[in-house]
Amino acid sequence: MAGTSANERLFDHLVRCETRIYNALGERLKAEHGIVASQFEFLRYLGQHPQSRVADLAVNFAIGIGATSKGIDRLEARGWVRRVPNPEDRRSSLVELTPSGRELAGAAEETFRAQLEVLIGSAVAPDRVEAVISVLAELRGALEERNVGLPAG
Amino acid sequence: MAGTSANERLFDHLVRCETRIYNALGERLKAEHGIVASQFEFLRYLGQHPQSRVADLAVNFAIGIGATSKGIDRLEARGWVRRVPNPEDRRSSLVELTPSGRELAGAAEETFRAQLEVLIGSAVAPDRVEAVISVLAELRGALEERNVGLPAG
DNA sequence: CGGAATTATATTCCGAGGCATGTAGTGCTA
DNA sequence: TAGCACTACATGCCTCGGAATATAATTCCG
Repeated sequence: MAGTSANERLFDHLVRCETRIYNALGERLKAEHGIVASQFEFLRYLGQHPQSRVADLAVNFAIGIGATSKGIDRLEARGWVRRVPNPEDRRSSLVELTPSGRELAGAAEETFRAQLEVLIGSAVAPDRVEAVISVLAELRGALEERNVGLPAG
Repeated sequence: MAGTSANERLFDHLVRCETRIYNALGERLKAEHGIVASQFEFLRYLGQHPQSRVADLAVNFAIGIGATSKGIDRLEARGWVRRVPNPEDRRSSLVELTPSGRELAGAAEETFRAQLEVLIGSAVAPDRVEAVISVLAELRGALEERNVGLPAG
């Protein structure tokens, strides 16, 4: 397109790459572990950040509190996470992986890495991957610092 | 994280940047034009690609045919697009902007550009934006060429 | 200490997309 | 050219996330 600015082209590529990668990842995770991509992301986050509150997950993923609460409900119903009372604030719970949740998270992580290698590693040279990481990390930091794009509820 | 590979870090930043930017853009478009981000994307695509079929939109956005069809229904109900019979294949229609759709697309495009400038332009230097565009364009090309991440329906 | 304001989360209702299915139109082939 | 496989799209049902609301707990002030 003639009048297409750099920002616009970045946006297009960003959204289209994200969509296709997220879809492809979801396919695999669904087929091999029976979970969707967003569930894997929850499990992975909880593996890396034990004792998170619902609000912590919501901010990290930039989704609403309600959606987060329901997402945890679904994982809890399947026995992969559990809410333990937060001793410091009885309004909230701390969410943690159960043993079976931890096991699932580990197995899914392998699928995740392998699939990413196929999707990204086989298409883009390592130094170019690093270049993108550097810029997107900067962009992400700016967005997070300014609380950009956090849903209302 | 210790064992976090480059691909994983790229994935994280990619998804988080996309989510927040898409959310923030949607807020603005909703407030100023009464449309959600995905509707803007449809309108914009149709402005740039007149006479598209439903399937063309579906592939471009990597969403299902059904979702695309329903999305066009909604735009058509609001009078912004119309389906015209495809003379070359009576199973399909060609979707095009109406005059009011074209007007809306233009106005929303301005909001879009201004918001992107705030979100991206004010946070990342132009040469770094270009660097990301270059790599993501390559990645996107590889994904599209291999038909990665296209939903079933 | 007793309420008002605030916070953290759960719940409800609605819009949007995925998948499965239905249907009309095409095209290949015997 | 009849028939069958295939394609493009529309539609129905289900799940998921957003926004608004409800509820319980905490904090702030007087």
